[in-house]
Amino acid sequence: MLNEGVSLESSPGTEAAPERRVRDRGATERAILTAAKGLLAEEGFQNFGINAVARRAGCDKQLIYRYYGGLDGLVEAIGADLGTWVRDRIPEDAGGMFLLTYGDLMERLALLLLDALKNDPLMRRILAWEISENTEQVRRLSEARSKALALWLDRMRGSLAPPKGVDSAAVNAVVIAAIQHLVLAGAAGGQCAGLSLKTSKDWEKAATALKRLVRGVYG
Amino acid sequence: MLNEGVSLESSPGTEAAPERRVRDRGATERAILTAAKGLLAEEGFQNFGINAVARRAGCDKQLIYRYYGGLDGLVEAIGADLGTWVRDRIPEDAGGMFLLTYGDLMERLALLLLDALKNDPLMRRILAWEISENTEQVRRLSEARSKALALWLDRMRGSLAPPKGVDSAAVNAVVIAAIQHLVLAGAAGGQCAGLSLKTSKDWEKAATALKRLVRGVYG
DNA sequence: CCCGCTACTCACCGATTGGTGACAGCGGGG
DNA sequence: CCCCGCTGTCACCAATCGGTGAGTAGCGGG
Repeated sequence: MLNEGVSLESSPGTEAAPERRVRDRGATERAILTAAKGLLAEEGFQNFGINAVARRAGCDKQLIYRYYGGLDGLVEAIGADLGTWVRDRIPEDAGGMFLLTYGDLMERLALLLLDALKNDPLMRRILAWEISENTEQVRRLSEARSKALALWLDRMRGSLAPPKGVDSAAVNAVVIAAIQHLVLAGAAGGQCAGLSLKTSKDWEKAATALKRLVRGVYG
Repeated sequence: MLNEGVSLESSPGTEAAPERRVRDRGATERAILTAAKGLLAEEGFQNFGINAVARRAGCDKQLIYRYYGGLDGLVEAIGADLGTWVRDRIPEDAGGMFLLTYGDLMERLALLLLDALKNDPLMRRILAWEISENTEQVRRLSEARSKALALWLDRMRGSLAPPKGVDSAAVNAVVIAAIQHLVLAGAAGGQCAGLSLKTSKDWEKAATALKRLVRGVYG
């Protein structure tokens, strides 16, 4: 069924040349990494394997072994690539933050994180992967992800100190847990605990509830 | 390597008889269902398949097709079996609830749910499955699970009305999302958003934060 | 006692998986 | 010039997957 990609064009010079692969290792490596990220983002970790990545990248799986040392190395490369996540999502309006209270800040961060995750299928898949498996593979990826998240939160927070008397680390973790689960459940099944998560109106309700919870603690 | 289970004991009467299978359809069906639940709870949905279940149940996979109509039917049977979840976890001390405020109640429910999920690997795996896949299979299972959860919450709530002015459905969904994600992340990686979730002390911190959030909204 | 129904097992199928060794083709340095 | 190394392709491996058809073994009713 897919023999057209292997034919050695017996009638050369025509317009529909089979796109002879140029010998460019860098480009191939990039193609593999892009294919891997796209595959993971679109299909999830379930069918994420050497064969599938090679098929999507349009090259032989042998090259994945050669260039990345197998799936593990490729996953690690994805993790390393996650470092750009922080850079890409800093709104740069940190100047308007200096008069916020900690409650204002956390509310803002919660909503920003909610939106960021809603629009980032790759991050969602990695998040789901973390929760479903505990192999060395996913553990390293998870570390890269959480490091990126922590860095992002840190950059966004600036120098604002949390209020005393509350375990803000724990509270924030719980809030982040809620956000992550809402996004995952919404993307997967369109609802969570009876709350529909499909339309933007649904998400507004969830966001409002989230704000209420944050405000209830931080004022 | 596992030929000892098929040998037709040439020296009968000895104590180590190879456990000749009795012809009992009901018992076999039960064995299959138990094997399926145990396998899902212990190994997760990743390696959950016909062959694995049959291997664990100690019977031929053909019987799974015959008795349950394949994996789908078996999964559905697991879902049906989830109805007992509610019955098994109602503490029956509902009598002491009549003087609680809605905030007291939700705090209590949150902590109970947290504990219940922490000690129920099967429910956790199903939860993770829901989030990672969206096939018909998992959708039905998910429905059974959420129905059981909703019923449980309903039974526990009793006739206490939520306060006006807040979208309690949305708030509760967010709280439940947080609980579920905390438990999943804790079971999988031992932490969530930088908060360690290993020792009981860790979990106390998370529970306290959870209480704070609920109290902040419901007073 | 035997026969038939039913519970059960085995052998096989094609497809796909992760993984490896051998080979082809181009290009640059001796 | 030729040869070596690098890039890319192909063929093959054992293992496992879900799925099916045919056959065996035991129990109960005639």
